[in-house]
Amino acid sequence: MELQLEARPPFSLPAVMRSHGWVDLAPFGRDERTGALTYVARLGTGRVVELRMMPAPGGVRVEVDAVLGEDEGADVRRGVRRMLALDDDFSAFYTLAREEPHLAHVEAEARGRLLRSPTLFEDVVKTILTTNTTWAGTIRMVEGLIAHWGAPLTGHGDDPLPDDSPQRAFPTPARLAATDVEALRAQARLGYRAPYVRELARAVDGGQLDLDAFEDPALPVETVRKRLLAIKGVGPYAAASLLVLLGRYDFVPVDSWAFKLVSREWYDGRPVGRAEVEAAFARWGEWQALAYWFWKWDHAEQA
DNA sequence: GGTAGACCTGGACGC
DNA sequence: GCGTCCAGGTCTACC
Repeated sequence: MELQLEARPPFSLPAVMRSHGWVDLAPFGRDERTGALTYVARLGTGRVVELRMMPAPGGVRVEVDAVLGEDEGADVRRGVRRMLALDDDFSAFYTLAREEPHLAHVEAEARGRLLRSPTLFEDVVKTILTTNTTWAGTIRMVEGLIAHWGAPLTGHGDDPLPDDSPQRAFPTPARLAATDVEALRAQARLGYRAPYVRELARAVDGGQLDLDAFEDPALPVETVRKRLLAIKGVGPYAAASLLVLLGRYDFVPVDSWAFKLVSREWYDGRPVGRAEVEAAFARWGEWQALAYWFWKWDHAEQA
């Protein structure tokens, strides 16, 4: 089955795939043969299918090896629209970027969209797993979560594939809520992050935390930031990263890499702190996270 | 409000 | 092979 989805122009699927490390985190993947972006999705009906997303005129084409019901098709459309930020409007950012040589490339390359998960729950868990670790560690932890608690791909007869199937969906809040913290530590190697992930899953599954409400564009960005910071394991860096995935670009995600980049770019290699990083991009106002993200660094290779 | 130390893991390094 | 050190954000206790 095939679906066509339109995107607000300019749109480039390869640009979205290159935008963010998320593409390297399961259940995202790349089809080596076609170059398609793949994602193993668990639909509302419980079915688990692989989506294959490819560029198409005006947007994206989504292939699924199954005939989907009406609700399932709507699920897929909703998920893909969020993953690829198909509806987001970057025209105001492009207007400002035209005046800045370090950002002059963004409009022509249709940069701006950052790859997201279909749900904020998945984005929050993955973001917590990026903190205080290496990127290789993040990949390993996410793979561990999916391997142990993700539902396997549904076969063509709608039966789950064998338990050793490598293709699995991201675990649901309910599945992680029912998981033992020690199992999260031992089997997914989450370390001290294990209780944070379990607590988040329990709050979402139990209805105490409504992450869908965070997506409301009418909410002031400071309100959303405070709510994100109230989640255990989410500090200033993680909150700013998650705001970016919510289409809010008012805060730069300041991590150790940002210190190195800003130090080399504007401080001749001298040590800098959070204040210097924030000051470097403050003039970009509501677009500062994007300005930071897509800045063409003069000294990036040495940072 | 600011700061120090603990939290975990895995990679790098020296022996 | 083993032990030590270090990097990576956030939390908690304390001032």
